[in-house]
Amino acid sequence: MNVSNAFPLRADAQRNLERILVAAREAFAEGGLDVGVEEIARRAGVGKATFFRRFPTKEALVHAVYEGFVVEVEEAVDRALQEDDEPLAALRAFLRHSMTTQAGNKAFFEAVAARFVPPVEMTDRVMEAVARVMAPAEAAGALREGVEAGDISTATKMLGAAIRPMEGLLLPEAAWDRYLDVVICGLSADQGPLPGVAADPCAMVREVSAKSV
Amino acid sequence: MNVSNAFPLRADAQRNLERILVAAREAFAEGGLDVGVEEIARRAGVGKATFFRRFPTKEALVHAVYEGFVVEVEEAVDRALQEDDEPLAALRAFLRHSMTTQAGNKAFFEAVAARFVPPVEMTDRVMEAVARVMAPAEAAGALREGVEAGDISTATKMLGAAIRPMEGLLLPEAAWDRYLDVVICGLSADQGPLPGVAADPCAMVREVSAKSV
DNA sequence: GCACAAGCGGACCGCCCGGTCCGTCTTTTC
DNA sequence: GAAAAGACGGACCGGGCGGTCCGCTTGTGC
Repeated sequence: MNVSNAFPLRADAQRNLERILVAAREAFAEGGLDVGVEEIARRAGVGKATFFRRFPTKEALVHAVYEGFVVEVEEAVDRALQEDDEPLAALRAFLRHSMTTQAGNKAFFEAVAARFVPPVEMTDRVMEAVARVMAPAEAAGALREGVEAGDISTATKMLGAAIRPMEGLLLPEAAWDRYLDVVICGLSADQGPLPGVAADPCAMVREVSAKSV
Repeated sequence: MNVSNAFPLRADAQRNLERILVAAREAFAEGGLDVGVEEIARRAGVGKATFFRRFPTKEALVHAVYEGFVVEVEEAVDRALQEDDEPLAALRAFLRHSMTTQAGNKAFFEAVAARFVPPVEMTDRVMEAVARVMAPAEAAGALREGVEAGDISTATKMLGAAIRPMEGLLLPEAAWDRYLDVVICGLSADQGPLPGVAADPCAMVREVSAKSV
């Protein structure tokens, strides 16, 4: 996790910044988005003030961590696209990856779920990645008519909800494929066209961002 | 919303108790589970101390409100079971109802989702109701082999996640049927047997309750 | 109608957490 | 190697929230 700024930091400051990001990711992974700043600083072996010198606010840190998630999503898509034994393979692999990440990283789960509004460019990047990963299935006609990128994004949220049934609990891995299968079946071509309209996460994020200004 | 206790309250106290429950439900519905106690008392036209005289802790209030939800789930099941034009009708109607409630009631959404561990008897009652509502479909062989009550409960959570894509946002109703359809299709018989093992919410709740003692 | 238990509410407490201040220490640069 | 710019961290602040206290009010039973 290396970070480059326009104005170069002093060597020790740069080192501390990186340690803070690593510590934050770990702490968030275990305790979710509302782990305290003090706890994160402590884990990084750093004072709270040092934290706030690097990040104007806790929210800024959350955004930085979230950006890391976005990069991972993009990488997961690249990896998933190498699977091609059957039309839905890449999509399935991607959704499976998303479940694993949500299972092992409470912060990612909460970000994907309902407790965080990501910045617009991040949503755009995610949607673009999702569009890429569903493309093979779409081209092969393996998806229901009308399935859009937003629906796949929604599917990741649904699967996250499925494996975290309640506070402090995680479904055993043996059960995951069950719900993955339900969703994949529900999205595949033999079900006929999808009814209703698709969710458009990008538009929604834009709307919320506009409202909060 | 009427409440009976073993030791009868004075008339004014009883009235205030009921006003608190109504206010709490409203406040929770709008603002979710972490609306402050003070706000709830204010809405009920009551002092904070009066609140704590009735409920030992905020958590007790949440439980009381949650119990109301359970009753509504049971009623929804009764209503859904009257639909019978096709084997899946009752199940579909129930899931649709659950979406509506989660959409209009942030507290219910958060309770169904990941922020609250309900008491054991409540989970039992919900699972029993869910088992009833899936029975017609099961009897007609309309469900995939291996679908259990826990899976239907999980389905409600998934649908909740689908319609609340992120903090402060709600999918327009026109989009709901889309995801309801995905889940129903994924659960219906023509997909072959369900892989993996079912989630067992009751066992999980018991486990968590035991751990927290 | 009176006495008293029961109920009431606003002020208060303690805790937690995000964010700031300031005296001290480290890196850099010449 | 010295001075200055930059970084450091512990102490501190303020606000919010769950929960309690206590002096006053009100419903109730005789």
